[in-house]
Amino acid sequence: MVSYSVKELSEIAGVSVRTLHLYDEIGLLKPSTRTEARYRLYGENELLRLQQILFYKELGISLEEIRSILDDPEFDLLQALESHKVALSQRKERVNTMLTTIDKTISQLKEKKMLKHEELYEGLPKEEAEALRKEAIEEYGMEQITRSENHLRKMSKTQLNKLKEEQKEIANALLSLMNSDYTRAEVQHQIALHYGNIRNFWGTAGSSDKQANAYKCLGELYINDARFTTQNGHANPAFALFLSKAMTHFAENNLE
Amino acid sequence: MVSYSVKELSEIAGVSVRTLHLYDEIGLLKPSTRTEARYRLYGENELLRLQQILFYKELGISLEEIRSILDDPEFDLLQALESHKVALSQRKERVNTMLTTIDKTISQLKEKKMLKHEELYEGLPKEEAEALRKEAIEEYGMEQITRSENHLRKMSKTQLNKLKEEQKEIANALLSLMNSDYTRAEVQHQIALHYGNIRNFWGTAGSSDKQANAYKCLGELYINDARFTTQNGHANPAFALFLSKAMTHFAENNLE
DNA sequence: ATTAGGCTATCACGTAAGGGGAGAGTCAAG
DNA sequence: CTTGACTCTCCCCTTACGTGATAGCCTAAT
Repeated sequence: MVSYSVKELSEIAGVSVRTLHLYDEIGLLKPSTRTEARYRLYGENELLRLQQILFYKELGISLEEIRSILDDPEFDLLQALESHKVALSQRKERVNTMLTTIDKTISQLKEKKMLKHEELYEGLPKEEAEALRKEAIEEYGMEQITRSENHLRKMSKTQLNKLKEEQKEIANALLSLMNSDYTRAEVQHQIALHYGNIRNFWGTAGSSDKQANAYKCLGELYINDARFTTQNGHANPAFALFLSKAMTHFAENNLE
Repeated sequence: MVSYSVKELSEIAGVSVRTLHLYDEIGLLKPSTRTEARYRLYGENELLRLQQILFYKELGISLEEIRSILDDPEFDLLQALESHKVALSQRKERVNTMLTTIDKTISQLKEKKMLKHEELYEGLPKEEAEALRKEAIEEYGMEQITRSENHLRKMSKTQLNKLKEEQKEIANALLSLMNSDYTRAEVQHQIALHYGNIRNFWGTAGSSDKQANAYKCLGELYINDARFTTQNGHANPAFALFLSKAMTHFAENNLE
């Protein structure tokens, strides 16, 4: 009769000794015998059972459930696997939405940084502007830069300034409405103007569905962006929150 | 100045009171003031900060890291998000392999059960066989049944019996080799015969790559299947383990 | 016989993000 | 003045182990 000590078994199966101790403790894998000094001894059966345990663990099944699978003869393995599969699918969905959200956040962040670079270009001597541009290209990749630059180039300077002015006016109007309900018609009217402005800047690409979503994202972004959480130099997070809510409401009721 | 109690804030943000207690305790979100009786009071700033916390938590970022993001002005948000994205991609991979493994396991299980149904058909009066067949179709879906049935039909009864006989002989040969190294030429020769037999049963569909993989899976399956862990009525898990190892070794060295 | 080194045993604390509950204090309404 | 809702601080529980601490066991070399 061959038998393995804890260390031997742990090395064969590629798990830690602590793991075997734990499995013994919770009754998932008990040694076949103990020596006089209470040393654990495992036989072939235990090695095989451990293989099974590790197989189910690979599937992300909890130790508790593995024990049911292995010990309860009434246990419906097929159904357990099916329901575990459902749980896994949900986890997959979770991870996927997390990934798309993080992607959106990253590209928004990059665009913000790019806009700062763009602003730096203005009024600089040509060589310096070129140097900055190269730096930006290294950081974000070529396509993003050219896409954004083309867009900005299409707008004349005066157009751009007019846009900025309008944004400021809208922001002031909204600021004075800040303590009212964000679903109020006047608030939503200003938001509509704001949205129109943004669209002028974004261009008209993308389905209305995508635009609505982008606008909501922008609202969330405002919460995270210090430029919108301060007003006239002092912090005003409530305004950013108000703005974000109003924008989301607008997008959900007028754009989808 | 508006202010919220723990309960109010928890209901607005959709988190538990305990969560707010925890965030206070770890310094992630502290109340702006306390009443004389040490009741927590939160202001607009704290509400906004909570929104931010929940946003990052949605991305699966740890509370510790969120605190760095929000409090450390030196923190490189963009880089943190990028590296978190890498971690998320790995998790996605993990979940995906888990899903494919569980799918394979489920279909193997179904096939095993189907084979039992097939065996039940033999020698039964026609009506009963039909009833069982209907039951099986409900359980596994139409395509699987017909695919398997067509396959079985292609083989004559005598062919099938010959196959079974051969399998038994091979198993006996392997049983006597069980205490030698599973990489030994004689063992691997028997395994090659076994594989040939299996292929006769499976048909020749699928790339060699896929077949190699399927064969390895079958080896793993042997570990989990009581029919292979018993020999002549008494348990023999060591044989299943030996067989599985030998099959994997064969697949890896001769089929890939 | 002793001792050094390696193996083992049990106990117990720590992890992440809270859940749940105990016991005690606080507040507004009837 | 009491009731009920709310709040406070402790404290233990969860998963699947990692990481010690302390003590006992076993064997080969001195």
